[in-house]
Amino acid sequence: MPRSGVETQARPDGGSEDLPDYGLIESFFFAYRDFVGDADRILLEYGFGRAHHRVLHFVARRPGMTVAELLDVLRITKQSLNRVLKELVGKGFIRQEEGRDDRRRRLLHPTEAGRDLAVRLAQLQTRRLRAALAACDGSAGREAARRFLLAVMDPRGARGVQDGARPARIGR
Amino acid sequence: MPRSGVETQARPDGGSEDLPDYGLIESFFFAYRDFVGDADRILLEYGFGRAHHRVLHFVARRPGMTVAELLDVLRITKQSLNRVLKELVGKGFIRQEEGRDDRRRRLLHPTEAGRDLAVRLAQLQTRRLRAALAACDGSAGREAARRFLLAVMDPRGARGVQDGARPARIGR
DNA sequence: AAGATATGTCAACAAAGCTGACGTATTCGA
DNA sequence: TCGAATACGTCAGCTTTGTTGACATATCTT
Repeated sequence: MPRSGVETQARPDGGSEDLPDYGLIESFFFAYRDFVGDADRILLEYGFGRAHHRVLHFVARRPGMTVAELLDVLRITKQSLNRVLKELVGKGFIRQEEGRDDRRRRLLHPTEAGRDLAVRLAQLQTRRLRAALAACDGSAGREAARRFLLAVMDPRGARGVQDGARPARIGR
Repeated sequence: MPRSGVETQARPDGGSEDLPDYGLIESFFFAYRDFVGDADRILLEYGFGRAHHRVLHFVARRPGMTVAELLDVLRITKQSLNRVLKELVGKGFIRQEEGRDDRRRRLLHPTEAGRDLAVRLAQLQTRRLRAALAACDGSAGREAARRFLLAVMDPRGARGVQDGARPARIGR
């Protein structure tokens, strides 16, 4: 089978439906790697990793989130979460508030420093993504790119993003 | 762009340029997670992880690749690569051929089983991506989505994908 | 023959995921 | 009111996949 390109193109007989689209797959892989790479460099300065970033991001995005909600969004175990959460609290980027109606809950909030870092990271990533959107053809193209990303996700998660990264079971 | 967080919306004074686009960031995160999740389930059956997938993918995509070229594409250390490469060779998914003009080189090729698995995984991911492209508005929208992904990547990597996932220093 | 290059390997470590078990505080429900 | 369920935290140990640093071997280049 001829490699390097031939099988990613439509054949004359029209049977290209189940031929893998290697270009698209690899674009997604490399794009995501560079996308997270931006933040990685900043996080190094703080002694944090990607796991810290994800936790900080969602807490900053939706202050007052509980631990259970965060676990739902991240889909990791509480042990994994606790390791990084403890560090974020210890270094003063997140604070835990006792739930008012249910005192078992810990409402997670970013501190000032936490919000600053989260915003800084989000701006960095936004800059790259917006620059990429500019490569799309007009506002229709930009909207297409946004719809594409939403459509790649499983439907359950897609609802969450549109509703502000809220876990499905909470967002109803 | 009705997001759901005050800080993601354009302000009346028009200063929305450096406000983070949380929706876009999270779409990318969740989309990538679900995208790789498809393959993870299959890989489990073989006792392989994501690292094996990446190696197998690029070897299947460009048979005859050398170890150095693979390292260039993946951007990991030879020790990390060797661990998974050894397993892929041991289980009969990749074979190593001695370079003809330079016998120090190991030309990596997928075996029949390797090619089958690589294609199966690529088809699974292609199915999801193509379904997502269908959510874009027409062929112009689909092209916009493709351009978006290429534009998110660092330019160096983008050249590689267009040239068949070839590392920059080889593809010239 | 000397030095550079391509690859492989040993050892040790780190990040971030996992399972299983167990403890404590709090709330809920019969 | 009391026992079960829930929310959270923690201890211990394991896995995958990345990292450094050191060193060995074969081969090519000069």
